[in-house]
Amino acid sequence: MMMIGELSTRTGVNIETIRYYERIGILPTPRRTPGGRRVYDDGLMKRLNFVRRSRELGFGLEHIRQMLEMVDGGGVSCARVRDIAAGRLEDVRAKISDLKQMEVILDRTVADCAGGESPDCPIIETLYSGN
Amino acid sequence: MMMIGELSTRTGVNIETIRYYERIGILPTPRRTPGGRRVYDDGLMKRLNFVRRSRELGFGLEHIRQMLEMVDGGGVSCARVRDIAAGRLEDVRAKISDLKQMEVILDRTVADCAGGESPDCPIIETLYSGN
DNA sequence: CTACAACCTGTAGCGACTACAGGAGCAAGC
DNA sequence: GCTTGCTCCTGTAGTCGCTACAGGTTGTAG
Repeated sequence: MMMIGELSTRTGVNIETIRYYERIGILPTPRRTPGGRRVYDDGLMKRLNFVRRSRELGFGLEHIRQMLEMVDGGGVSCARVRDIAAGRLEDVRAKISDLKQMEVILDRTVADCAGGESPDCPIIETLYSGN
Repeated sequence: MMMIGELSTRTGVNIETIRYYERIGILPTPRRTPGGRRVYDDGLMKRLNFVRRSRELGFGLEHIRQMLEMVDGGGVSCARVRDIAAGRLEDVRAKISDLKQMEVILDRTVADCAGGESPDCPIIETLYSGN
């Protein structure tokens, strides 16, 4: 049993973000003290950790919502979950390949530059007149 | 001399985005036809291509704005431009390394999953109970 | 009894667009 | 001259995943 501040420090999720998750239905509405403060238990903390870890892996909240619905409904379709994760894996691989291309270009571009105060900057040149 | 639609197809930048760039001062306010339509020339198209290429490399609009200001002011400081690009290169490398870690975890997670209809999904298990 | 931290609600802002509503300009065909 | 249909116009609101604030309430310690 804890309040939102403790939940926040124990999960590393911002207080505002926890309330945001509640508002958009990722987290259930928790019980309240007579004074109106949110009270959380371990189950909810686990759920929030699930959300945090999924977010760290780059899952969008919609995908997280879908996975949580399966958990809540009891009918976890392993195949469906794997599809979501596999899709995310593809995204990550595509992103890595994109970024590697960027890295090459940026590296070359930066290397071209002597770094002086010359009015002919090869970086600007490349980006401006290139293609 | 062209109108916004042609500029859009020739640069691959969405019409709405072009108007957005104008609104936030990345592109200058263009001349208009008597009917009020925007008219663009080659210079502006080059500028927009610069913006597009920079965006593709992941530069934020603020950095692009700074580089354009140097171009406009005539006082292009090559060193400053290189700093911006080098910073971006660092970002890209950090992002690649993050994504590679994600890739490993996702790959392992997906591999663990048999893909059946089992109620014990190892992916959920990992994300939910892990750590 | 007062100070203060931690909480509450509700709303607005971020970046970089994107999508619409509701209207106007303009060329071609009838 | 009129209609059709395309492109364009302005202005506003929505997207994602938060984050930041204003202005108020609750709870506890000195």
